[in-house]
Amino acid sequence: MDGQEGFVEHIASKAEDFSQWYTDVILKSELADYAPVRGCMVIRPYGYGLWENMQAHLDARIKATGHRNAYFPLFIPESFLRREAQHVEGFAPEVAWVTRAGSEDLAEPLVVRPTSETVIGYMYSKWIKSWRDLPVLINQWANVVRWEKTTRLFLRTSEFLWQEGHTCHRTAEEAEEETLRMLEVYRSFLTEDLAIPVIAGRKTEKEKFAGAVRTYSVEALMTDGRALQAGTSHNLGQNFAKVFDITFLDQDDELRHVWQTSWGVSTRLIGGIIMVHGDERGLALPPRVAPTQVVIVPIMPPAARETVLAVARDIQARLTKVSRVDLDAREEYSPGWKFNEWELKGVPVRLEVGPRDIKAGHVVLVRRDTGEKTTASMDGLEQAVRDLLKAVQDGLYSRAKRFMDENTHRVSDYDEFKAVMETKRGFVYAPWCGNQGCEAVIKEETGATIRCIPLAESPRPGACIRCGSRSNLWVYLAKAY
RNA sequence: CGGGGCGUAGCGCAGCUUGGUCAGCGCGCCUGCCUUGGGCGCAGGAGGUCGGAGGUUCAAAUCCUCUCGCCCCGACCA
Repeated sequence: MDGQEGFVEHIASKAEDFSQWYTDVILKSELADYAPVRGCMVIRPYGYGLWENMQAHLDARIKATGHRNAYFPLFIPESFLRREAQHVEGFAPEVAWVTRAGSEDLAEPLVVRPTSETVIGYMYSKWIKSWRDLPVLINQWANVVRWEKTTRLFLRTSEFLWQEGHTCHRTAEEAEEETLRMLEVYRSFLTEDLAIPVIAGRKTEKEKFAGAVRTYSVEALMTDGRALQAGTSHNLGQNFAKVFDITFLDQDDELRHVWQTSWGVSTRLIGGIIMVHGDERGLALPPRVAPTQVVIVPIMPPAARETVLAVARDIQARLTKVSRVDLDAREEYSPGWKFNEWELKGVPVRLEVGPRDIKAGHVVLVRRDTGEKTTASMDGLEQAVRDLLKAVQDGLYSRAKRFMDENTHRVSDYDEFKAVMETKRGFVYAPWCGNQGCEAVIKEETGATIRCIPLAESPRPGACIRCGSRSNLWVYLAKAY
């Protein structure tokens, strides 16, 4: 088996059948499996370990910006959901209900939370009395349920895990600052920890969260050319404050409604990691969040078995101090089998050690992103591994960034735009007149939606890609998940 | 919710058109031996009410009806 083709015969080709490849990778790498309930999945230990590492990094960033964690209940009274008109309209179609307990019908039906603005708003109205109580900066890690019509592992499941932050502020300006602050937290988390480059921007009226005044998002580009909304941050204004009567007595003795935000990212990000970094051989996990960062594969001919194992265990002990390291000493699998297995699982660095290496006083290091093999001296191995993990993290980011840049198209007219969406897809960066009619027609005719109005760009005159009207508004468009 | 595809051993499948030695194959799994630098080899072995319920028939994995579930592509959403 020395040809490229034979390496990963157990998963579909990414180039030929992206969707099947995506599903195969998840199942075969043991990130997750289908549950007996329609649309639900089991996050297996390998996938959950990945999620825990993602949580740890993001949680630290959330706490570093002054927030604390709490936990609110799974069940929400039906009446709560109905109080905010846009909110109920947005979520009602996908809400799961509890109407009975044991053999008794409930006096008031409960919904299983699709998001927690309402129940948290209710609690905030009890807790907040004075301007001195503000801001309230609370986050929760939880599960939510949205009964989607069709589902996909990690990207869209009936139940998913996420964090949702819910804050209250004294002024509109503070709320807007908070909304943008958390968008930046997501941007840096995605780029620095997950090695996923993103476009940060504002959603259009049509695409914003049900009940928000303004929604911001970070948008990532998958390697099949479709965009993924990777995180959202909403400025809720006083919409929920008014219906839940969240008021405070201000310094000037005036009773005022608070200004709120909410923001979240979910296990959907795992789907993003797979589709941004994965390749024909399977997963490629960013070292910062990989459950296993280094796997040691000992080469153990019977005669050298004890010697090699002793060295491998010693290396494992040393590397444990600088990384998450596993030793794969299973005897029922050949080294070649293990190489493929760990590549499928996306482990960033593989360390091979056998009789030849021991004699030479070095080990073989192989990086997952490029497949590049190097040798590293036994002396200073810790530093070499640390450097290599950093290099893989950076390598994954640069590769993804280059892909996003190369697949962000400037088009000169509407026909070219349509052609791009039909062939290579990717982002299209173009002026838009701001008219919802144009937005709808674009979606109808090209399948692309306005992903966001970027924050970073400075406006300059252009002609709307659809109608030709003069506009300073440049937007990113793409087919989205 | 529209269009398409599919449910036969843990996984992937053949068999169905033309009912009757069709309960079969590959992988995986178990036992033993052997091997180990890119998915080793040999020998033996375990495992399936053919998604479910009705119906037709002397006889149903195969034909008919209903039903449950899954995947893909769209529309909707994180």
